[in-house]
Amino acid sequence: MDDTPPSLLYAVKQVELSVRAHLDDVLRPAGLTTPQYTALTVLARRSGMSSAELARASFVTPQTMGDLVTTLERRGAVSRTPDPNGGRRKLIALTTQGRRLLAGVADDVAALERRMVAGLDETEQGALRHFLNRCRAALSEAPVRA
Amino acid sequence: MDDTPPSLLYAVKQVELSVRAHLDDVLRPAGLTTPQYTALTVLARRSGMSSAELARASFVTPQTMGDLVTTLERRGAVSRTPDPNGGRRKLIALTTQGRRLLAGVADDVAALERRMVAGLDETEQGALRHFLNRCRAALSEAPVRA
DNA sequence: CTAATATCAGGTATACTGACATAC
DNA sequence: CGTATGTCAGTAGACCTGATATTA
Repeated sequence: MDDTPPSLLYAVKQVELSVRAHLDDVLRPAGLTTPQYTALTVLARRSGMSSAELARASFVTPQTMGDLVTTLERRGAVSRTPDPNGGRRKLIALTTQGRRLLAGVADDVAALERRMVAGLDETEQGALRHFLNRCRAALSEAPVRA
Repeated sequence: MDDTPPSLLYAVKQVELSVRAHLDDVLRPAGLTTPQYTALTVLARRSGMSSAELARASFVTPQTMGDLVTTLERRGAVSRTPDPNGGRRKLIALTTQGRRLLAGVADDVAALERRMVAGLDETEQGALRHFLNRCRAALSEAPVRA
């Protein structure tokens, strides 16, 4: 009944679906969606990215990211300032309010991660992280999106 | 530059974002979205599920799944038939056309998976699958979505 | 009455294509 | 000129809450 080849793609997708649902629940009270949260965490690491860079990092079109950033800007979580080096680029940065938003959900997100890996010891967690990083690298190498 | 605690949640999300983008590219020419494809693969394993069951398996509301099934039905990929045991349930099944759709993308999806795990040997692939399954199980156990 | 299911109405955020202006 | 960026317009699909009907 279940002799379908147990696809790794499917396993990743199932974990992701579950993570996504839980993350949505954690983020909703804070008024954040998962893509918005993702963009904020990326900005927390590297402030001053352009919308186009952010779009490439998130595998979406510049238009989609533009809309998302506009939403976050209206909410006061990020600011857009013209690139001091000139050009059309606008550099996006977390505001104090944005940092507060991230801090407000940090505990719940950490708890979610702890629950996800509850069944794995430290060595296994390290291995999982390693495997996932290699998968991500492999997918970046030979782009389908030619 | 990158001293943020390397979150496993983040690692899963990054792989998923990349998988999703590649999968969208593979599926788009066939006129399928990723959620639609997922539903079809679930039905390929277990035909005759109700929309509500499908929704639970995919972590979405019955309404959302209902819309998705309606779209697939209009496209001729699935059929809805009243439960022969009576009741309001409608059993959803893949049609020949639906099976053809799945078969049409199977090669490309398999190629995508091969590329994703290209950097892992068989033992590592097995471990990754094992870890992912345990993560999924752990997330199902203690529902946030009380 | 209750619980599960299906469905209608509506709303928002995601994401796309296409087009266009701006700046190097 | 050509390329990257930002943005406007329109569309489709994914997702939600709330309300309603049906049926065991």
